[in-house]
This record gives sequence, C-alpha cells and structure tokens, in this order.
Amino acid sequence: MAAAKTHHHGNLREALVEAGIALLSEGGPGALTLRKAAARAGVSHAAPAHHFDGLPGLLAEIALRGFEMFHAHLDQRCRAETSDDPFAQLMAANSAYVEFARCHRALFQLMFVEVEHSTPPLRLAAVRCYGVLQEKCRPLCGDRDPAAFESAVWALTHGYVALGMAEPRPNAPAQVPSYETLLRMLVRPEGEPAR
Amino acid sequence: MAAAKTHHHGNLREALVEAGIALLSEGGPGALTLRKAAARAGVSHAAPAHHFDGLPGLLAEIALRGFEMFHAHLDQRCRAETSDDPFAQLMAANSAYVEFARCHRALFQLMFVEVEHSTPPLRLAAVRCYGVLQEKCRPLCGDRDPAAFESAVWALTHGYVALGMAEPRPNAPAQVPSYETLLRMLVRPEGEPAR
DNA sequence: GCACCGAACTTTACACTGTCAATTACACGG
DNA sequence: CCGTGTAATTGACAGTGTAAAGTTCGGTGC
Repeated sequence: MAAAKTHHHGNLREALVEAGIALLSEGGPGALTLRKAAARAGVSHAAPAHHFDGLPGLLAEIALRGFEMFHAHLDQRCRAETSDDPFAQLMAANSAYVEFARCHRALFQLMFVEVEHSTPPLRLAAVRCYGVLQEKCRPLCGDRDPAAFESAVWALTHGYVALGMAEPRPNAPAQVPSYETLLRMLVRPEGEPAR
Repeated sequence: MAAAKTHHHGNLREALVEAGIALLSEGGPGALTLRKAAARAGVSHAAPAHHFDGLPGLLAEIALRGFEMFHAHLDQRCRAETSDDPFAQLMAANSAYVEFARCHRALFQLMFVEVEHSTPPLRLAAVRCYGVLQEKCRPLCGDRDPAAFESAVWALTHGYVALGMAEPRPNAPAQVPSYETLLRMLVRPEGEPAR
C-alpha cells in the first residue's frame, strides 16, 4: 500500500515477483517475461534491472517464492492430517506434493528445471521442503538406510508428478495408477496396514 | 551427400533436426534456435517454416528423434547385459535410462518438458521406450499389479534423474545414494538376491 | 522444345524479447 | 537550498519467431 504518486514504486521487487507468478499461472511458462512483469507492476520495461540480475535473477527469485509456497502447502496439509498413522502422515505430505504440482504447473516446472542461478536462500528453501518429506519418512523407514529410503520416496513422488506433466505421455492416460498405489509399493515391507 | 549445388538442400528436414540436436548438446537448451539451426544447415532463417510448424514443430521433431535415440540406447544396453538374472536385466535398462539423461541433458529435458505438440509418432516412440522397461519389470513384478509396479519403477527412475538434474538440488550432493540402492528398495520384496 | 506450375528457398518486414547506456525525477543529508 | 545517489525512464541494439512477398528451380503437359 502507500507509495504515493511518486515514480518510486515502494517495493517493486515484491511486486515483480508476484506479477511474474501471476503471469506464470495465467499463461504458462513462456508467458513470463521481464517486460510483461514490469508492465503488470506498473513500471517501465527496464526497471527490473535495478532489483534483479536480469531475467535469470527474476526467475531465481520466483523459484524461491515458489519453494516457500510449496513448503507452506506441504506443512499445512500435514497439520490438517488428523490421523497419527505414519503412512497417513506420509501420504498427506506426498499428496500435497502432487497437488501443488498440479495446481501450479508452470511455477513447479520453473522451480525444478528452468532456474539457473541457485542462490543460497533458494537452496535453503528447497532443503526445507525436502525436510518435510524426510520427517514423514523416518517412521516408515524400518531397517533400511534412512537417506536411501527418503531419496526413493522423493524420487518416486517427483517422477510421478513429472511424468504426469510430460506431454508425450509415455503410459496411456487411462492406465496410470493412483499415486497412493505406487507409494504403498515402496513402503509396504514394513508398515503392513494392508487394509 | 549428393544434393548438387542447387539451392534446394536435398533433405533439409533431416539436416535441421540434426543441427538442432547438435546445438542442444553444445549450448544447452536456449542455444537451440530456429535461426541458428537454419544457419547451421546452410539455409536462410525462414526455410524451416516449409518443413515444420514453426519452432514448436521443430521441437516436436527433435523430441521424436530423441526418443528414437533413447530407445536405441536402452535396447543396446539391455542386449549387452549377459546375465539373465531378472534384476540385472532391469538394472541394465534403468541404468541406461540414467546414463542417457546424463549424457544428453538438454535433449532429455526437451523430450520430457519443453515439447508441446505431441504428434502421434512422438507418442508412439515414447511408448516404445516405456515398453522396454515394462518388459524388464514383468519378471520382478511378483504378486503386484503389473501396471502399478511398472509405473512405480518408471517414476522412481525418472524422478531420480529429474532431481539429479534440478538446479537447486534439494538433497545435498554428497548424500545422494546410488540409483541401484533405490531400485533395490522397490524390487526387494520378491527377488531377494540380497547379495 | 517450351511454357507453366508448384515446391523449396530467400528476402524483407514486423512485433517482441533481454540488456545496455544515457537521462530524468525524487528523497534525503549537508 | 543545494548536491548526491538511488530508483526509475527513455532510447537504442542485437536477436528471436513468424508472416508475406519475391525468386529459383525441377518437373509435367503439350
């Protein structure tokens, strides 16, 4: 708010990031442009240069924001899971993962493939997200190496999402099983809730 | 060869695809440009329009070629695996998967995220690649639903690769376990080669 | 042999992108 | 009230994809 009628924007950095995310969610990747973001924030096309290191800088900043949103989403869905069954807890986190990717396609893709700057805060935000899944994996790990088990769950989840978004869908659309089925396959040996 | 000195290229379509792949492997994504590909093929910048539906068309064609290379690579590595142990067979296919992605980063990314046209032959080529893994999964499926097991293996593998290429590496570089460890975790319940 | 036709390619032009340099408007400290 | 520096503007440039018009050539009908 505030920011009077001066040609100073107030806090442009923030506005540009939000404009970028909006563009991304409205028009997919490729709709995100320095100039369009600047226009949407109400400034001239060269203004962003004073706040980011060019387009890659803006992308990195948007990715950072994306990981923060991602973490918030994971966290919220985990808290919302009332059951204290370890599998239900893990499932809450991971279905939140899938849900976020579906709900923020372009942003998700940007976060995981299109960023090339990778500042320390960005890495940190990503690690925090990993931490959520890590925590939920622990109780189901059993006698396996925790790091390996976490990585497997993480890879399974991310791969499920990535393949689900890929355009030349390798497996026919109808026969793609639910995510839960896949996760159970990885966890089963220990938990045995079976049903 | 041949193609005389006429201003006709002979078969430009092919040359453009190969030029595109070369650009991709030399300068990563973003180095691939209609104009650069045209220049490398020795034609003017507007020539590609007569062979592809613009840039998306070229991308789709390159992706198709990518999947064909992918399939050839998977197939070759499978044949090269002398052991008839089912796990060794599956491992051969999947390590070929990982290897291909590492060896053709930009092309791999293009194949799985940057293509938006998705012609029928492209889908078919992708399905053929899926078929290789599918076949190797069957013997290790056990009492599980085959489709679910295949999908899990596929997702695990693809996720492992995708996360390995992602820039803001979510898990610290040192602690990332070998792919084989992850795959064993998914397969174990049946095979029990254990070591 | 020759005119013609259509496909392959070139030339030209345009809108749009990221980035840079020069310039202006403004808040603030002396 | 005047500098000074930050935030923004304007203008320019090279490069991008794409569309339209022009050119060159291989082949076909006569």
